[in-house]
Amino acid sequence: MSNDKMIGSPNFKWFGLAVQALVVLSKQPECCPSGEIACQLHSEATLLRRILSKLACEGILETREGRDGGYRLKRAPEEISLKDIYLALEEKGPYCSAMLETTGDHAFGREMHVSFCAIVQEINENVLQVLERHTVADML
Amino acid sequence: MSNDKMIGSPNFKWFGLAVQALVVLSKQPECCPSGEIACQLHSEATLLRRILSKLACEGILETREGRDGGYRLKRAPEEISLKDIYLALEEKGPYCSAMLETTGDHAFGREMHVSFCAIVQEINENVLQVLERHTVADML
DNA sequence: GGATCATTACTCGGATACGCCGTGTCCGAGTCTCCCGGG
DNA sequence: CCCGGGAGACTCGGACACGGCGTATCCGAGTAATGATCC
Repeated sequence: MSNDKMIGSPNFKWFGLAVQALVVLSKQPECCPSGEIACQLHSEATLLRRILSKLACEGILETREGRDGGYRLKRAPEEISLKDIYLALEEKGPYCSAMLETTGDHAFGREMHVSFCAIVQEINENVLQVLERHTVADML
Repeated sequence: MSNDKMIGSPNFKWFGLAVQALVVLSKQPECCPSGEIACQLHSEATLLRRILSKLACEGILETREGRDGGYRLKRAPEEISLKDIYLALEEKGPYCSAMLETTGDHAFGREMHVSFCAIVQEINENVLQVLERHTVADML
């Protein structure tokens, strides 16, 4: 069995929290600390920091430390599609990459892997197309 | 935090193993025990039994106990689409239902939940359309 | 020879225990703000 | 009054520990094939 599962990109939970956090931020143009976002989302501040940190690395929002610091959107809500959020959070393949790791390293498994790659790519493209049609502004 | 995560429908790993198991079965019309399938897939017999048990409940394959028992396809490989396999394995919502469970039970969370439901449904429909176009016979 | 029955071997399904990942809690490093003193 | 410096407080990011789910191992219940026995 492969030991490398999905590390760092747990699942869709992060995506849901990220979208909600961005909606909160889009309603509040000032800097908003993670604690306040967590309070509005009934979640944990550290978990949100982990998620928003990745979004900051991708240039979706920016960090501001120190007193009265927090997170702030770097672009207008209309310019942030769910696809951007999704791609910013993913690390190891699309999301159904777990399917690809079920194939062994023998002849039959190799053959299956090829077929699976095509299907995973097809699914991923469709998902991205759907996510691209929705922006954070649509959530308000 | 919600305690009910995804119980019984781990992730896409089961889907990948199920597809491979069905491909193995489609190449061998006779009854095939779980141990042999596991050997060919380099997986565990009990895990496959769990997966195939669900497929049997949905009428995709049939069980045969006793000596020389095992699993056997109930339909032709051309008549088994990946959508059927996917639907047979899912229990709690599509797969990205984890996204829906991130919304709290307050006003804002309720509002987000509505938006999320629409997106999840849209994604799910697209995924099912893709899976419907592929059958087990295409994997050979 | 054919049918019946007990034995046997092999299967699936469920219950239990371990391991890993995700999550929650805590702490340090950094920095922006505020206030005070000096010019 | 304006400017500079220091203290303060608040923030993010990383390290550590706990809990839950997934997986692996084991066992019992059930059944179909097999062989012997009897008619």
